[in-house]
Amino acid sequence: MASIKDVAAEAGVSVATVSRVLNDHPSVSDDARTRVQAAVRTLGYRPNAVARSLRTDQTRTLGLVISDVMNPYFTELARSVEEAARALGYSVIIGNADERPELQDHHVRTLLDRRIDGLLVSPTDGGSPLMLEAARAGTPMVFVDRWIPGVDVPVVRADGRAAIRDLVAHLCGLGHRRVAIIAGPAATTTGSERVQAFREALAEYGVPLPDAYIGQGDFQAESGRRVTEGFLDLPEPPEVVFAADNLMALGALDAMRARGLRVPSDIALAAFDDIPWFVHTDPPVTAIAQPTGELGRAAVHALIDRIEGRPPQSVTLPARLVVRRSCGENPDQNPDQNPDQNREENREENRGKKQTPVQRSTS
Amino acid sequence: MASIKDVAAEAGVSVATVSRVLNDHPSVSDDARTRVQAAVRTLGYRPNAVARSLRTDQTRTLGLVISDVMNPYFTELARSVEEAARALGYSVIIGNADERPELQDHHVRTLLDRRIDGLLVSPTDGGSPLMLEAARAGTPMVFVDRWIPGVDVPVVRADGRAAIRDLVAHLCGLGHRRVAIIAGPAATTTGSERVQAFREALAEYGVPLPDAYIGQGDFQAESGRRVTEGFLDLPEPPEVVFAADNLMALGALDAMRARGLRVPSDIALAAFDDIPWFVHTDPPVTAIAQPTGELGRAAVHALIDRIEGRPPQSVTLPARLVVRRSCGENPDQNPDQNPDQNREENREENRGKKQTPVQRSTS
DNA sequence: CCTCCTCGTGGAATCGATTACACGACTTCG
DNA sequence: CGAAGTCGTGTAATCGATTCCACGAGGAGG
Repeated sequence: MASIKDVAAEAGVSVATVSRVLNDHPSVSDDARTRVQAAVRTLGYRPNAVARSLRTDQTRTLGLVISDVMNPYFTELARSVEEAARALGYSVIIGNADERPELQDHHVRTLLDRRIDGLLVSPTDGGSPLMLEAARAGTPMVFVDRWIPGVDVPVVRADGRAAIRDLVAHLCGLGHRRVAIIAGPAATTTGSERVQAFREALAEYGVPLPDAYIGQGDFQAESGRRVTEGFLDLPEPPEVVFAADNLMALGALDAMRARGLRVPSDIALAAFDDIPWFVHTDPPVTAIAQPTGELGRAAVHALIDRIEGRPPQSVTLPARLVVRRSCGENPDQNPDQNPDQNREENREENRGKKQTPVQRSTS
Repeated sequence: MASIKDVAAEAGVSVATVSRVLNDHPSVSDDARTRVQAAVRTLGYRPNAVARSLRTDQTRTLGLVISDVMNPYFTELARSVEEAARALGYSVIIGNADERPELQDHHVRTLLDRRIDGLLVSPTDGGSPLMLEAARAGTPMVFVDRWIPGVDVPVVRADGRAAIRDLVAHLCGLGHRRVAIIAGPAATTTGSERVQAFREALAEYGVPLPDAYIGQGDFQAESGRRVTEGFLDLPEPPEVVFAADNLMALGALDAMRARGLRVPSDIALAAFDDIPWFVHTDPPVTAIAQPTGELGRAAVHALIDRIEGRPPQSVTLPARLVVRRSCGENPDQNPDQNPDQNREENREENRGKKQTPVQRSTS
């Protein structure tokens, strides 16, 4: 591969001049500039980013460590992060932790070794020494979605409290009293917060949340299945299961189906995180939608502010309830109009560019 | 950040010795070794991968350029690629082309600038000059899923011919005669091959595939919706729609639902690419499953063989039909047992790490 | 006409590693 | 006892860029 020396030789100038042309430094004669450009073209020269990074001590690269790429929520987050970063001239390297702390550490270490300019993390656990140390050592860092309490790092996330309250109102309005939750790992903020918000909202309606109705999941489908089976084996099974993420909801649905239960008539289901497929599941699943694209963009901006020396800001955006049919039909609703219609449009608009006038069938 | 010089100073040796310890070169005294290790620990030293790459001219990094991360098929592919690469000591940088040739080019260029050791590509189009040039210039490269005819690069992919023939048999067995297909872009191999295989299989059953029943999609949900609406507006709409990927199937389902049609009684649906959600859609969707994990692993191995100087091999693995209910109930089926049950188990087993018999061809 | 800028340019140091080569201290053996 | 290895180590070149500094040519101003 041609190097800057070859270009310099071809153009009959020094490497310094070539470098100046490449970084369009003002003090280069027109003559030299054109000769260099011609040489670049004939040699098909491309600057070596590795060498450049070594010298300038910046890689124009962001690291993104997420808990699980296979989770559509994180996939979308990753996509929006990459998009926003690209618009600002940065690349993104994604590390998939698969909800495993040691894998998360592996990726953080690798990214740090590569001297990425900044790190976006959605921590799998309470924070490994490595990550804490990196934050303290001054690595530009921003938490997305989940965070680690007590660490001085900006956080970009959605607040689900209001939406969870709406969900509880919806459930209670439908007459449900025995509600259960499949929680995420207690070590994650989203894992514990969602349970707490749910419990508080239920308390407002005088509905208890007994320990037997709190199942411990790990944000993966399999745990949703396992926990749901536990619920169904209870002498008095719950009437509603609320899964703290979409994968555990998938697992819950599997478990219910395996028992031959009908949703929502036999048991109701709701999920945190909305995804396109929830429109088409049987039945369509009531879910809490996060403004994923916004979150990704805000996180990138916060991180790049930090990198470029501007004060970064934490951001909290509201999540919202999207009512579908998995918790039962709302009797108050005017039967003339499709109850889901409005909400659905809002949701789609929220999700991105694709406009989708989705209409519910009565199947 | 501490550099190798700092470590050398701390340990009272030269940088050469430190480097030798780091790369565990045999000729270092035990005394020096322990002193260096201690220094590394007290300074929290980590070698700078950028500097190392510049010197050794290898990054131990693979680039993966895929057509659309939001497509669960590619997400899973990306995941398995990263996993396999990590096991062999390589990192992966993912570039998402979003089915846009210019974005694909952007990523290929960026990855090449970073001097990745090899490139895994699922081309969005017929191949940009940039990519062709890179392949010709000797950049280690392997195509996954899709490929570019006439380019001398190993290909790792699934062959859907047999599964498509099984699908056609299934459809004809159910009495369907008017079948339509939502094709992918003709510029992609998967786009054109699937149509051709479908046409050929139908011909064996004496069923024609008129032009009006071939819709042009772009592998995105929106196009599936648009094409399906076109089909439904036909004076004689098809009885079956076969979508060439899972996202277009989602769009098709949207369109059918919007018209108030029942699946499969009013119209049947099948898809290429199986995903976990198809089990839970209404109705569960009959699909052709690719051995995604295997594909990712095989691709990484082929690429690393190429990088490390061993002869790389093209690999073709079989895809398989997973029958669910979206094309209608099979009348031959014994009504006592759930027809979906058995097949479902097969599918799950297929999706996991279990290895499928590999069929190889030399490219 | 001489001095002082400005401008374009090149030489060389530098970033943080790896590694060829040289060298001194020891061991081994004729 | 001297020649020939062997072993551990250090010096310095190198990878491909960026950038400080010096320098010569030419223009402006006194």
